[in-house]
Amino acid sequence: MSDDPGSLDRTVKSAYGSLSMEDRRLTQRGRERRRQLMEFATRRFAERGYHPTSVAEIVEGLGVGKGVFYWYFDSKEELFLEILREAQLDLRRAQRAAIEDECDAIRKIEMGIRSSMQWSAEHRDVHKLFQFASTEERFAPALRKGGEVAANDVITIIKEGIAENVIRDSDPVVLAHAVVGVTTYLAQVFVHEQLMDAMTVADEAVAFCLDGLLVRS
Amino acid sequence: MSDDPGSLDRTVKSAYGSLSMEDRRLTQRGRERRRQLMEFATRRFAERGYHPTSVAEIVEGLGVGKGVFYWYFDSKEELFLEILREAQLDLRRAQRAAIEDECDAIRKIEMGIRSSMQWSAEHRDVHKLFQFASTEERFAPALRKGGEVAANDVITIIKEGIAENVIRDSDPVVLAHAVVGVTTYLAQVFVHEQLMDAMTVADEAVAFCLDGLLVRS
Amino acid sequence: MSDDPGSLDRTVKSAYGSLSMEDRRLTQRGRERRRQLMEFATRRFAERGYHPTSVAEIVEGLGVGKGVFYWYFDSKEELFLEILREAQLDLRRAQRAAIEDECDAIRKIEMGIRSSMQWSAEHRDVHKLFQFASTEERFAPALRKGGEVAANDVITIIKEGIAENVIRDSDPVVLAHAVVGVTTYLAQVFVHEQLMDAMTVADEAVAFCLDGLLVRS
Amino acid sequence: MSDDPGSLDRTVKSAYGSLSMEDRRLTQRGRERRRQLMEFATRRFAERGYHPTSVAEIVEGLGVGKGVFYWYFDSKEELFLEILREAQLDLRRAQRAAIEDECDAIRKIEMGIRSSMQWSAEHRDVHKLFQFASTEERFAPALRKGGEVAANDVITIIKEGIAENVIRDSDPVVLAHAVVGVTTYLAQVFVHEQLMDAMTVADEAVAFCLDGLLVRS
DNA sequence: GATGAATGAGTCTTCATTCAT
DNA sequence: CATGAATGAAGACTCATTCAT
Repeated sequence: MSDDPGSLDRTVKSAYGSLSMEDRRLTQRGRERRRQLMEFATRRFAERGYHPTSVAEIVEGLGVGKGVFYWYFDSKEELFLEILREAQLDLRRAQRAAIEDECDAIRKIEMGIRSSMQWSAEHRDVHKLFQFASTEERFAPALRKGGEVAANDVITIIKEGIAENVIRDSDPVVLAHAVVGVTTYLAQVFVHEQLMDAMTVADEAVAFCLDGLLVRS
Repeated sequence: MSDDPGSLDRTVKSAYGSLSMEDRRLTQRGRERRRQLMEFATRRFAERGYHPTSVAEIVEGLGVGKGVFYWYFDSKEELFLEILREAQLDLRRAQRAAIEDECDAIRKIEMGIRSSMQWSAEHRDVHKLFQFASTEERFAPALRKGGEVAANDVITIIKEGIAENVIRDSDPVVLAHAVVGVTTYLAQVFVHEQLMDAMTVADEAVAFCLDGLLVRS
Repeated sequence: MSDDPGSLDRTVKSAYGSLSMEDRRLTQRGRERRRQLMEFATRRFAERGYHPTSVAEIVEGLGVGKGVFYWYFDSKEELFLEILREAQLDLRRAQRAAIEDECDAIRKIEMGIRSSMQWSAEHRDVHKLFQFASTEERFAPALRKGGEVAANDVITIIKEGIAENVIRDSDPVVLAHAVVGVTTYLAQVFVHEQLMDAMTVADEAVAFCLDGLLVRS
Repeated sequence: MSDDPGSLDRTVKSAYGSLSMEDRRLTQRGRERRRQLMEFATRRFAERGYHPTSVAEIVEGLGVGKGVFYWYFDSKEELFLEILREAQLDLRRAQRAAIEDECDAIRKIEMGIRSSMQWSAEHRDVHKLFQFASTEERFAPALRKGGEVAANDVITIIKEGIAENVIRDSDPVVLAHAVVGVTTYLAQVFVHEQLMDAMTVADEAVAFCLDGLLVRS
């Protein structure tokens, strides 16, 4: 809460019980442990599912005691949300970086698709987590928040394209989601299943989004 | 459970001589009960998730005892698989029916998209179940089987289109999945969230799949 | 909740999850089990303390599975509150019964003290539970409610006595608590530790409350 | 822990050669820390109960690390016993001091009651701890020891009073506990709940113990 | 002396499944 | 067929205590 160094924060704890995660200052070693836990858990959650993966399994996988888990995370649920948040943030960052230098709407969309595909290939596990999260009451909201922000970026670009008369004049919201749908789905089928490399799939996705199925007359 | 290899476990279970599910002949009333259970479970699984929904919750929701559940299904897992199977079968049936009368490849795709969208709107809950199923080891295989069959249908049509030179000459497998991706995703976003009616979204999906984003010159 | 027989109660469950205890209709056998659990738990809680007594210990003591406990009680905490409630109710009932036939204030007090002592002797365990309950945030409120009602009864009698000029004209609230204090404490020391029989201690308590220490001149 | 009889376990614990608590010589600062811990723990134990108060909560409340706690106390249990011992000692000291100058038995009792009440008011928290301690196997013995000594003092005085024929000739042990019961209970109800000041309650307690309820003829 | 990190036995609780009636 | 009751393995989480630095 308070970023004011030297504050009385620690002595004026009103609530009972132990420090919640936000307050905890971690050492270098601590941050590494936390990262290890998140990465290992991400892998396991993706491989076996969130529920079938027990906390015991996670700590055993790292060869540490059960308490370690709860030193770094308030609960299994909180860990999952943390993974979700971080992944969304990272994806967003990658996309923005890919787009910022382009000024042409079409080019922006192309680069957006390509960077998504690239990111997907580098974070195979995460896709499954997103997918799962959307199926459970507790996690879906955390997803929506991030999802909407991402969609809005695309919508803006599509609107630019329509204004410049390079994109068909159709509902930009639907078009945006169509683009996201193609990208996500192809990434899932081809990249995650490792049937094609990300670049090739990206080429196809771009072509499909721009031209559709029909041959250009 | 049974360590006795080759035992008659499933067919001769107890003094009742209870039969395995497949063999069981249900009365009219029995079939209704079974249906009720499946429908209620589908709803709950979709709303709250598979794991958070307990068998107790399902039987209480119907105001019956636990025994009823295990009379009709071998396990919670089996119930879920049953729902999955039935839904895939039904979707497939709907799509085939929509396509069979068309002879033009483009029309077939169009009608496939429209019927998918329609079916999605009428089975909102099921989509969540598919999504969840794909994230868990135990259920993913059941999905893949059905999924591949469905994709193959589309692939065949696309190949026809390419042969007839009305569809771009690109990898038909990728094109097929792109179409499925758009349809699925738009259904999920707009139809399930009830933001648009199925017909309108179908129109957009068809347009996007055929023409892409760009204005036709 | 609804005492209306034939209501739709069971089919209109809005909340998820299983039935809470209040709704559950128990069979004869069920009620016996519940009673067994409460009695055994009372004994153990009194002997070893609430916290040191685990749910596992309770069910093992009865030779039943862990699930049984949670079939009859929502939680260990709820069980304890239930014991508290029931004991308070029972004590109250005993006292009222002892008093109702007397019309003289002094006699009422005497009989109240005697019945308390008697009840204490018959429910040795419960006193420890009351004592413990008063030391913990979660349980103290449940105690206060019952405690105040009991005190009020005594206060009323004392007021009568003062009005009739047989009791010293002093703050009736304090006098009432003094009487309760003597009774409770003597019961605890002599009756619970089994140093004297309840009747003898009751005689002494009555004498002390009426006459105090000093010799009557 | 150590099955080695007669081992040097307690005095030669580790490479540090750490000493058992009793042997430890504390610096001035050390004694203050120890006192802080005891006072803070007393408050928390009284507010929330012994078990619900964790060691973590105590050290966090003081803004220090866990190691500090175990530097000053062997265990949480030992801390609690220490608090108990100290409080009993202090109470006893106060009572003896109040009584020593009086030579009249009745006056001694009066002053004993008054000093008890006074001490109770100044140590509100401690009463809850005594109460809790008596409900748990591990702590009850520590209480009894002190309790008996205190009761014996009163018994002696009562016997004097009886010999001098100013106190009713009844079982002095019971009379003594009756006096203690009134005092303790009134302190608990009125002083700890802060409904009256200690002096007023003491007046009432003295009157009740000497004269009882009845009007003196 | 002090700290953050780690330990792991032990606790409460859930829930799929089975069974006697 | 149906129910209430029972089972018990498994899971999330707590917390007194210890240890390396």
